[in-house]
Amino acid sequence: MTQNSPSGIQVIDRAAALLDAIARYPDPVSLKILAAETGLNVSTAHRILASLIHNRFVEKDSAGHYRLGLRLLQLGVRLHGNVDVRAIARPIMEDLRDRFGETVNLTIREGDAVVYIEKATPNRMIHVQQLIGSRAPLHVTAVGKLMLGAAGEAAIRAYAERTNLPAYTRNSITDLPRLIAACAQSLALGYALDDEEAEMDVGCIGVLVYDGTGNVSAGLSVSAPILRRRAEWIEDLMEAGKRLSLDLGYRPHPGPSAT
Amino acid sequence: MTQNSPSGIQVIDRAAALLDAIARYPDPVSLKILAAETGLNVSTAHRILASLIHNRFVEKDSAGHYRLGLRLLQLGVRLHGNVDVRAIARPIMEDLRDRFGETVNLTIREGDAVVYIEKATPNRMIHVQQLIGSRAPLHVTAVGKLMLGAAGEAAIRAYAERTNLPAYTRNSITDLPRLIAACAQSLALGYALDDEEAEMDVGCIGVLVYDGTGNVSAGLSVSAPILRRRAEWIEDLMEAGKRLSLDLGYRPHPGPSAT
DNA sequence: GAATGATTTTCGTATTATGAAAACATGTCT
DNA sequence: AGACATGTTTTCATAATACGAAAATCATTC
Repeated sequence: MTQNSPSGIQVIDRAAALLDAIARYPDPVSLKILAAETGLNVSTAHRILASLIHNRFVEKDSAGHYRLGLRLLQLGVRLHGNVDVRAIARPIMEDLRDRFGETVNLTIREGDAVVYIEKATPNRMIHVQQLIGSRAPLHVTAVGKLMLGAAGEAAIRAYAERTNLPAYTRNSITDLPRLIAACAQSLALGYALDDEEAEMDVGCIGVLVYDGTGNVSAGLSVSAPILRRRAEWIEDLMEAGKRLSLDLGYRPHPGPSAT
Repeated sequence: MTQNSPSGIQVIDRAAALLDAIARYPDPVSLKILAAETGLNVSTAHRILASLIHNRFVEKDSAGHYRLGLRLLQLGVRLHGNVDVRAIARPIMEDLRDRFGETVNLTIREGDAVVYIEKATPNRMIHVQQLIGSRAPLHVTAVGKLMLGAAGEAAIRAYAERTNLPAYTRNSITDLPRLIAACAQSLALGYALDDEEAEMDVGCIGVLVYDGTGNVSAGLSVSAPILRRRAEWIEDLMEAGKRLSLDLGYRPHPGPSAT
């Protein structure tokens, strides 16, 4: 069913579909299944997979089943721009995680969603798990609302238009005026809450991270079971956000030049 | 000059070459450069890049320059098999890092090299940096020598045949009998040293990690400036290696069945 | 040991990617 | 400003390329 719109080059679309299909399974997958899953002819799938193997995007185990290859890891960790943020954020995130004993996430905006690009999880039995690379709509996350707020009212309207503000829980904001107000208020306060808006039982606190050019470059957030979340964290989190922004070259006041 | 041998599908080879080219640059790159770098016609490069963008393997920034896309991260972190090891190893590695105050690496074997798949770096100004996804030949690394030892003498001979045991520093072992002896001894001791064999000034201690089926699944190592390396770490490291193996389902004695 | 089911290879064909060149941006210099 | 230079994007006729049906090979089951 993964019928993506064509992009100009058939093989690349097909190769991408195959990679996705492989990624969907927790264990190595057979050619048969992959061909069925992607709707490709087996011989075509086989040929493309052979090429992907040659390029180390895919590996074949001893049983002849396919799994993702190390090249993806190699390339994945080199994401430009983000690689810096991730590396710099890591220690700060670990510090927060130890302080709160909860999951700390780093996210960036991509289109109408936030994408999780790094996380620090505590050593507790129960904690919020966010898969790196997974996505969530802007209007149901703390960081997302801040990003919307920073983008301005017109952008929020456009976003609402495009997405129709679907509800994820009964707490999700699905009403444009309320969303605009919430985003503006969050931005003004410097932090945002997510009160079980994306998932029941989970609450977040988020802040924005700015880069050297003064643009929003990422979001930093804590996710915890709602009953364990503490308002005291807000201060620490805002502090960490500022710290991280400074580390990325952000200058608080648009200082009057000098080289 | 990155002239890879053809794999059966031209476009995929070319797309891979483009991704590599992008990854080589720390900042977003222009089409011109990418075309030159890969030897592709600009219009071809442009078309392939457009397709890669459509599939989110590549992004274009506001200046029209290309950088790697988030899909790579998404897929990269889902590497099957390794994902478990990485996740389980993370806390153990962080513990070791805090204990030693040095970089701790997790590696797996791929062909004739070890690949770094996870690391924990200390908060010190000077520490050993290993890029995730980067590679090093087996015979100049601690973990690599253990893996060779575990593979047996015949495999070491074959490895030597294939690679010719190139020297990386004046301490590298480039002589087959010595390598065989070193590997066997390391395996017997349960740990291996790398005394500035891969890079001057850097010393490592490595141990192996076994999975549930009793196979070598990864290697765990500390890398430090040679002057700071301590023999006392060996014990802790071996301990951690055993712990991690157990966590992965390894059973010390090949217990006599029972389901 | 035949039969079933999956993987791999082959090969003629038409679809698909190709790249030269032309249009379009963008920035630079006088 | 205007015109040049440089880089990007689109077009389009062409042939090289990827395609997939079917045959051959391999593995597994009954």
